[in-house]
Amino acid sequence: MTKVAKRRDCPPAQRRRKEARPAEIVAAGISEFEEHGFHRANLSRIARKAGISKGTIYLYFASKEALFLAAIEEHITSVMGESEAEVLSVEGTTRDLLTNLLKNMYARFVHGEAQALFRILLTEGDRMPDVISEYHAMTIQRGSTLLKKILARGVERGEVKSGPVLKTPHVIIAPAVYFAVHAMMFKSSQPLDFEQYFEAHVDVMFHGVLAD
Amino acid sequence: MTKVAKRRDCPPAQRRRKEARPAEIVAAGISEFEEHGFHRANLSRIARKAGISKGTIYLYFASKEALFLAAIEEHITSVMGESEAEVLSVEGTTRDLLTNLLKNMYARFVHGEAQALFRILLTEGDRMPDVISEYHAMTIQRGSTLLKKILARGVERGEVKSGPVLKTPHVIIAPAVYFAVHAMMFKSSQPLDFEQYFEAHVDVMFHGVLAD
DNA sequence: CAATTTACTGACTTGCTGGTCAGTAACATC
DNA sequence: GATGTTACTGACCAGCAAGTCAGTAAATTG
Repeated sequence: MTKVAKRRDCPPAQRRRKEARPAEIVAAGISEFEEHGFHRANLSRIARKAGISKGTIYLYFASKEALFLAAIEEHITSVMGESEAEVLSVEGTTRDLLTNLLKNMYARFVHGEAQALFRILLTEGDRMPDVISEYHAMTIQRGSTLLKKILARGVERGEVKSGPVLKTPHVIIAPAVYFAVHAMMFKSSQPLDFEQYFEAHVDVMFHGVLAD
Repeated sequence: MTKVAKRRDCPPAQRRRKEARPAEIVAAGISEFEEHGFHRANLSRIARKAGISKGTIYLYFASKEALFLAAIEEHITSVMGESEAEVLSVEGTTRDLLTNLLKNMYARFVHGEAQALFRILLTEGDRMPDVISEYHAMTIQRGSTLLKKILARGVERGEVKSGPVLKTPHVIIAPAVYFAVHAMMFKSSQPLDFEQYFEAHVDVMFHGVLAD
C-alpha cells in the first residue's frame, strides 16, 4: 500500500528548455482563460496546450492565480500598446479625428482580442483590484484623456460646441462598448449589423437626434 | 463500519410547508446567484438562506442549473414587468418621452436589481441560450421597439430628424449600458459621477457634439 | 393512540481540480 | 563512462461542492 511509483518511459521525451517555458505557459494560459474564464480554466488542459505536464507549470508559477495575473498583464500590454499617438497625429477636422478614433475602438474592442480580456475582467475582476486599476489606466483613463484633447481642440477650432460632454467624454464611445457587450451576449442569436450600427453611432454623436 | 446514522434531535424543528418552499428557495437562490454568480453559488448556503437543508432543494429542483433557471425566469418577469405602457402614455414632446425613458433605464440598470441579472447573464449566459433569448426579447427587443415608436412619432411631429438612428435606436440607450458596465468594473476604484454623466448623455443624444 | 404517509434532514458518496513530490532522464562536467 | 545537477513528469493528495438516500419526525388517517 505504499505510494508505488510505476514509472513508464517518458512518452514524447520532453526537451529541457528553461527559457522558453514561461512564455509558452503564459500563451497557453491566455488561450485557456479567454475560452473558459478563471474558474473553469483547467491547469491540466493548460499544460497540455503548452506541451508539458502540469507539474512543470508549478516550476514557473506559484499558483493558478499567479499564472492568471501573468497572462493578464501580458495580454494588456500586448493588446493596448500604441494607437494614442497615431490617432492624435492625424491633422484634420474633429470629424476626422473622432471617426478615426472610433474605428480604432471598434477594431480593438469588437472584432479584436481586447474583447476576451474585457470579458474576463468583467467576470473575474473583483478578485484583482490591481489588474482592474491597470486596465482602467490603460483604457478608460487614456481614452478619455485623448477624447478630451480632441474635443478641446475642436472647441478652439469652432467645430465643437461646449457642453457637458467635454467633462464626461465617455458617452461618446459608450455605443462601441454597448456593441461589444451585445455581441458577447447575443452574438449567436441576435447579431447587430455592424455597418448600420456604426453609421448610426457616428451620426448621433455628431448631430444628435433632434431636428434643427 | 456501517453507514451509522447518528440522528440528533431535529434542531429548529422544521415545519412542513410544501407550498411555500419553492418560492422561498427561488428567492434564496436569486440572492445567492446575484452575489456569487452561478459557479460560486453554493447550494448549502442557499439552503441555509432559505432556512432548510440542502436535501430539500432537491425535492423541488432537479439540479443547481434547474434552480438557476427558475431564479432567472422569476427575476426577469418581476423586474421587467411594466414600464413600457408607462413611458408611452406620457403626452409630451419627444424630449420628454426620451428623457423619461432614459431615467427609467438608469433606474433599473444602474441602480436597480437588473444589474445583477445582467452581470450573471453576461458571465454565464453561454450555457443557457434559452434564457438569453428570453432576456433579449424582454429587454433589447422590447426597448428598441419602444424607441422606434417614440422616434417615429417625433419625426411625424417634426421634432426628430430622420437618419440612421431610426433603424438602430440602440445607440441612444447605449451610454446607460456603458455606465452600468463601468460601475460593475470600476465602481469601487473609479466611480463615475452619475448626475454629470446623465446630463452629458442627454445632451449628446439630443444635439450631438458638433457646432451648428 | 397506533399505523401510515411524506416533507424534511444531513452524513455520505462522487467527481473534479488545484497543488505536491518522489522519481526520471536530459544535459553538463570531469 | 561515471557522477552530479536540474528540468521535467505524472501518480497521488486534499479539499471542496454537487448530488444521494437511509433515517426521522411532522402531519394525517383510521
